[in-house]
Amino acid sequence: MDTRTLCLGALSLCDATGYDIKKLFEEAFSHFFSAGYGSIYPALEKLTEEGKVSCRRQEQEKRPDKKIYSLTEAGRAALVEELVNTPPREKLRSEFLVLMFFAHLLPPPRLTEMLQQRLDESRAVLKILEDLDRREGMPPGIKFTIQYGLATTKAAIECIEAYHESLPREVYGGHF
Amino acid sequence: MDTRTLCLGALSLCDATGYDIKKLFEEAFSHFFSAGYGSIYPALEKLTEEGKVSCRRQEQEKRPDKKIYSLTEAGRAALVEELVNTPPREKLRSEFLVLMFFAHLLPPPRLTEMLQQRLDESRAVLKILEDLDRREGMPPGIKFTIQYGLATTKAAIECIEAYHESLPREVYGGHF
DNA sequence: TCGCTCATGTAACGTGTTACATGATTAA
DNA sequence: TTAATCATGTAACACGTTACATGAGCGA
Repeated sequence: MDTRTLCLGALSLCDATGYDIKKLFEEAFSHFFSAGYGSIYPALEKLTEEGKVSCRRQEQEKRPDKKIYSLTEAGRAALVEELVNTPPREKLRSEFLVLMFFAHLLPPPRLTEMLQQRLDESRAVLKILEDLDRREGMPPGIKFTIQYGLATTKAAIECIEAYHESLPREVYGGHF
Repeated sequence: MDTRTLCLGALSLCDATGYDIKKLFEEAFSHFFSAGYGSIYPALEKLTEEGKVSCRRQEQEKRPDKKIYSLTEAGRAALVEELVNTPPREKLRSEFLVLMFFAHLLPPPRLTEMLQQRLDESRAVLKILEDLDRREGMPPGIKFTIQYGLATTKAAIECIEAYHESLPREVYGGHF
């Protein structure tokens, strides 16, 4: 599943510009998918060529023109087909865990710093998810992705905190 | 952080062949990193050129020759430097959650099947981790990666099971 | 006999990341 | 004045995935 499919998915929710889609990716999809402009804009162009999305140009004062994309019927069909044929995989790529795996090779202050950074980022993700969780009227599938994100992120945070508790304070300074 | 660094890491544990490294990736690293032969063998070759690993050939009867790689001092230094300079990121790529996000577009039987598949795979990961967890004498950093994997995987499984409980049984058949 | 394990590798392909380029508006 | 937001895009590069190629031994 690539950025193109995710763009179709985003447009199945509502019409949007490339810029809007990027923002959606950073909010609702942030904990399980990411893509930059470098893959979004080319994706939208290709989808337009293939007739899966249509594009209308909206002029703006004081701003560059917007290109607002809409899902076509062909696009919706392509999206559904892609979804039905995609196996429900999940792959984590964690530099953090690699670092922890080789923690014995790292200077202790670096280890502490690293744990703190990961904790900060995890808490930031948690915050985004908690905000999403407060919104109402979402389909159960979307709610599920939020619950799943909340549950796994909380588990991760607790795990890091527990590890911290186990670090000898007199060695590592104790401020965390 | 790429396959090359992970190969250095693997070789910091003990000498190994490309084949051995792949197996290590599938066991100890499976829940946070993956790589196929297509990236491991070229990585080892390049590391040899760079003097970060050395290679001795072991002839075998009845088997093709083995190439056993060892980390050099330069390689160990490169590994540590890479580790120290790598930010502790973590990125999930979940086709499963994408599918769930757009669950309202899927036929209900496909949804059920999908949940079952993910549950099976998560339980398989859990089993690997539980086996690892039984081993003794591991450095705390490695133990941590296992605990982290266990905690997040259990959270994910509980989440899927809870969602299943909420599905109306008369509609979805009730066997899960 | 079938499939798994051991063992190495190549080549094409697909995909994403990063840095660059542009530029006005607006809130702090 | 600084940084952020809005808004689009390109090009080079890095990287990983997949399929292919080879082949013997061994246990069920």
